[in-house]
Amino acid sequence: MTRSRSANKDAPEHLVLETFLPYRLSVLANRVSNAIAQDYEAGFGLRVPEWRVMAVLGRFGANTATGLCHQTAMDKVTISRAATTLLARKFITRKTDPDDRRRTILELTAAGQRVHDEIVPVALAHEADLLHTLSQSERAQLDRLLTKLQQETEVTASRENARGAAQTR
Amino acid sequence: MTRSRSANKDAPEHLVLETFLPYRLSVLANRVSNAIAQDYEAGFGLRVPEWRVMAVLGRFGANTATGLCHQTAMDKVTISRAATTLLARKFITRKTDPDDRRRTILELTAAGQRVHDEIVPVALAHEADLLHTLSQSERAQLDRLLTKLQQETEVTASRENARGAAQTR
DNA sequence: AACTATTCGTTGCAAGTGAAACGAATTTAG
DNA sequence: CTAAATTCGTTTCACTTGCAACGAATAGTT
Repeated sequence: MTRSRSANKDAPEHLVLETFLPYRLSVLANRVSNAIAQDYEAGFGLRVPEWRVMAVLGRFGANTATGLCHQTAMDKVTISRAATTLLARKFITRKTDPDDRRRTILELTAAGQRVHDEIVPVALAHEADLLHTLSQSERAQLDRLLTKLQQETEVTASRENARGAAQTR
Repeated sequence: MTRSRSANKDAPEHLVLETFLPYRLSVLANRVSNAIAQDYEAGFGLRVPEWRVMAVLGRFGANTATGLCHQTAMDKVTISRAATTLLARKFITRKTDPDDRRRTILELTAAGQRVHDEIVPVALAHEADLLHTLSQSERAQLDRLLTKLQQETEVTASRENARGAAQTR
């Protein structure tokens, strides 16, 4: 299984796609995301960005668009559009911050809160379903490993931001 | 940490986004994918779908578009476009299968093979970099856990296909 | 106080993605 | 042997996504 190839550096080695981590993560995350998106869409007419906004508002209360950017790891454009949709459906309110009138403060309405409280169990059930074959210690292990991988990508992400923010690309 | 909430089913529990598996997978996979896509793009002018096609052709030799669909987990439209691009850059050839003239057989050219052999180490280095904080046993564990999760999504995926193929949706 | 730089959120625009429709080729049924 | 059904790959179209540009508001500088 652990093919040691390092000896011969001119070997035209090929890459086994289905064991290649970036590929595996991409396929897995896509499948999970599509499956759960279907839950949100079918049950509540919400898409993932909209749901993420509601999840954060439901957890922390009122927040600005920029605050939601950081909490949800989504682009501010995506937040803006999600907020517009949620506003039209009266799941949130959007009012200008009197202290800084560039900011808009988003907050769940009572109806939005009710929907939020309905979705949470659905989302958690979906997650539980995904994890149901894993033992408690395996889940803890998964958590640890994902955290490590996340940290690894954060390092490079911050490097990129340092350059990316300054230059055009 | 493991807050037991199951007792009170009316509690308006909120969902902690950063520990929610679908969210974590999505963010992580996105970051990894973007980072490695930059490698391919910057170094070789290739995008992920194009690279995946080359990886499979480099490993198994000539293949049809449909075959590549299954091997790469990408849509046939994506394969078709990737193939067009690779053809224009003369990294692959595309000829009609004489045995079944609906099929087109794709194959790496000598130039394509050379590029392939150049990219593989870059890709593997990127993966190694991502994994460098993980011990050998942690990598094995990660492999096991991802496999389990993949299997879980395959079950639901096949259910969907069973319905999806028969009906309009 | 006036002028520049920065931040906030929205809008416009270009690129990627997948579903559906399509023509061509093959297989299956009658 | 003809006609319907299926398969293969491409094209078209609708939708999502993120970058860049923008106006409005605030902060910083001289």
